[in-house]
Amino acid sequence: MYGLLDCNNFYASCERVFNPSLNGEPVVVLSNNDGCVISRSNEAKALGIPMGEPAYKLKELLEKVDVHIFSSNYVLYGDMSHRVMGMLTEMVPEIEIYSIDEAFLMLDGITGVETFGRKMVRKIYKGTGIPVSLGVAPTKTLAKAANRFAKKYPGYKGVCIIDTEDKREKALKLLSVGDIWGIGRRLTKRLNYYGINTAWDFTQRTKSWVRHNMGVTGERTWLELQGKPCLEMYKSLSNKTICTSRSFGERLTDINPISEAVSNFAAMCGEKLRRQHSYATSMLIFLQTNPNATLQPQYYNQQLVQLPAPTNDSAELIHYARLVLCNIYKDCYQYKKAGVIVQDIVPERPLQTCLFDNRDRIKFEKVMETIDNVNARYGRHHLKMASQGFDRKWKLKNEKLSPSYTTSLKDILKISAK
DNA sequence: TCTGGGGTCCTAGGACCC
DNA sequence: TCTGGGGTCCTAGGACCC
Repeated sequence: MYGLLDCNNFYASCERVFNPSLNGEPVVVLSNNDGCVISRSNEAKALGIPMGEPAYKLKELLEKVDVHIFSSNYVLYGDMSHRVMGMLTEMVPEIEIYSIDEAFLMLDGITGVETFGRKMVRKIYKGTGIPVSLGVAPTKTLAKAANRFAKKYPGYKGVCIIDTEDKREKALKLLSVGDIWGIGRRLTKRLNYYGINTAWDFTQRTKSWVRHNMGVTGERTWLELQGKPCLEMYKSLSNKTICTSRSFGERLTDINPISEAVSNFAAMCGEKLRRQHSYATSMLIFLQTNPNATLQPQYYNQQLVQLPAPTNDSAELIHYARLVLCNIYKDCYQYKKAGVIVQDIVPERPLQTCLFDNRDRIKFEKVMETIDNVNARYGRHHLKMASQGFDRKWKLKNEKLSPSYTTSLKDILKISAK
């Protein structure tokens, strides 16, 4: 049996852990740059605030109701996620971390799954302050569905199990196609056109029809819903690509601040690579105007560079990122966003080097190690490359950032006795 | 009139996920 | 005026090879 454990309203719940006065209140967390809504407490959902709503559209509502708004604090969420995943690892034989707030669990060999699940949900809440829900079923796709029910109906008390044919049929009949894991907006529209509205309707189609209309991925989903596992536990190796990109806080035309931003993105990719002990073989830089500003002249360009040898050296990544940026940059546009993607990622050792490479890689490895050590101790960006700059004209908006309660000594919660 | 068949690799784009 | 960021997988089509 597979389990899917998901943190409820994760970002909003993280904000509550260290600020209990938010309990019972509507809480909303905004995306980077304070752009749109990406997490809502149940109270905020009840007010009808949709997911993805642009922040400026909330203004009117905010004048009437007191909604607590936060900029996203990924340092806090990342640390809280780490705590939850750590507890899970100790409780089950195998876990696959699927996203910042979700993990698949291998539950084979565990007897009394329901009691076990309830205990797990209670334990995580007690240990981290984060409320979670668990879905259990013979396949991952069904476990996802079970998780939805666990969240939706309070009667389940956080744990829903699909372990008989009756329960499977009942669940599929209650699940609309669009809510199936792997069926997005486009496919939903197409399926609805064919009169398929529930997951049950979908499973009643023949395998060949599904294959023909939805390809191999659709076929896998179809089989999974029948209770035949096609998706296994995925051993969390390192990522295949790493991307660092941001929208700028203001429109940028001049190349200098953009170059500064791109240097920072490249350096951040380097940090992420070193943290997972791997090297990238190629790198892609992209630059774009604001696609939502339809009246403005639009421009998008990207370029791929093959690096002379696999690397995770920030200085080297910055060097090539800046070169490429000069190629794709054109003046006369108002830029909104840029990004650096490193790919073809290989493990740190054994390393295939290039015969004609004359960079002193041993030396730069030590430099990076030193920089990482200093920054671990004195804070991110304490020590950096000059090209990363100090202006941060490109920096994002996050006016409502909560403190880094768990990762910064100066932000640690103070409790005073009255 | 009439022009093959089989393969690889790469890239772009689409669709999905959180 | 104002709409995020970071991933995965699959497929079609072009370029190239013999």
